[in-house]
Amino acid sequence: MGRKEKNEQQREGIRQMILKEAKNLFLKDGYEATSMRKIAQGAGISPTTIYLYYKDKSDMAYALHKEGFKILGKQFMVLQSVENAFERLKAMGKIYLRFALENPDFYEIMFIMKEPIEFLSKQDTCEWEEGEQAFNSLLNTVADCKKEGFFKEMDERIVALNIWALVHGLCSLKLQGHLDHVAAAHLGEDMQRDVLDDAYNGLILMISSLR
Amino acid sequence: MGRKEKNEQQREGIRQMILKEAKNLFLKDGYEATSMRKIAQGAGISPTTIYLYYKDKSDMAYALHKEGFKILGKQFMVLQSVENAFERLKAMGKIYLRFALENPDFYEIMFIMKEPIEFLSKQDTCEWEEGEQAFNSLLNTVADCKKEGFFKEMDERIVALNIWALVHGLCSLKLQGHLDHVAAAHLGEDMQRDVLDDAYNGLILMISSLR
DNA sequence: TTTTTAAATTAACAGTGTTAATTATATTTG
DNA sequence: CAAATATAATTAACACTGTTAATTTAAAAA
Repeated sequence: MGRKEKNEQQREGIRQMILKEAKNLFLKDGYEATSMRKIAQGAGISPTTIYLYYKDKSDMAYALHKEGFKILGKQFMVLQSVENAFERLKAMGKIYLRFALENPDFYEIMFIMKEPIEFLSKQDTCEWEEGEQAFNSLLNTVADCKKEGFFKEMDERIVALNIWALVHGLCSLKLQGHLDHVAAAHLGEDMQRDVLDDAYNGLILMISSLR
Repeated sequence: MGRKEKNEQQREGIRQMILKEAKNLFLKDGYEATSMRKIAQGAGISPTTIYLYYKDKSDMAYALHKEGFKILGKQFMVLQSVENAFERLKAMGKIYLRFALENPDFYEIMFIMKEPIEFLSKQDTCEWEEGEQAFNSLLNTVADCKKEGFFKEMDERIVALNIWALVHGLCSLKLQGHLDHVAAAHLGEDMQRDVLDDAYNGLILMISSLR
């Protein structure tokens, strides 16, 4: 009995080791450029051994996807200490934005890449738990803002969705390289540096007048 | 002399034929799933012949990227007949959204994929002409709205960027599959169908009160 | 008609994700 | 303890991928 438990732990240890190597490579070279063979070499095992621990490559992408949501969730923890709902909403967006800029590869796996979501669809559970939970945090905050007089006569779900879409839009345009090109053509050099912050502050300004 | 001109035309003809086949496959199976060999087979030529007409695979992605912007530009043409600036802005967003939903693969090549933008960066011209032009249309419309009393005391470039980010955010969340999961968890079945329209109408409602 | 030039092709390289068959390693049983 | 069994890991193999270099074919010029 004790034997088997130890075996389970050993298995988990190898699982973790593989994921650690996959993470290093994914975050360094990106998903497509990271091959199973490279991961295996880094982990000191045979390429096909990975398939004894993960179903396929997208399975590993999903594992990192989950890890990313854990990190983001931890960063959201500080929001609990923010009493004022609107301040909390503002801080939430800032954290989200900062997370995307500081962890672009995690962000890509979490919100841009199709693979992790497709992996979910291929599995029995067709629920995107991580995303739904994160969206719920936003939804609750928006609902709290409504109680304080914001977003009158608007569906809080629609408001939350729009805010998410806006911030995600900024992040993805930035990370995919589109934003820089447009910024270079339409904004002064001084403004280019902090386009994202400027845009976000503009958003806050707009929302602020929606009392 | 005449000979050479005819040759140039022949070359262009083959170029078009290759691109046509690439387009079919890209729009059917996606960029990654489309191989040079499949394109060549469809065009009835040898795989390596493609490299006599296009630098590499990302070059063809960029060619389709340009084609997509031509289509979108044509659909934007009707906006010229809309006198009222705010109505024009509303219509612009609707056209953009519809284009994304009706041409998801074009949209992906134009606004999500890194390859076309990266191809630009590798070339001498580091300008994203198509994107900048499209953004300019939006920028002018926002500026016109400002003259009519909207977006007071706000930088029109910031407003335009936020609107683009919001609509793009909705489109990309929808196309990558994230939106459907969240909608399934938080919205009733009746609302799921037209989440995008509902969200966009919500946006218009919010902006409308920004006079 | 021969020479030159350009276009298209085949062969080849160095990889990719993944499955099936095989070997090595523990674990359990006689 | 030795033999049989179960499991973990490996090698071999498949059917691909984008791309380059060398070679052949076709057309134009001399």
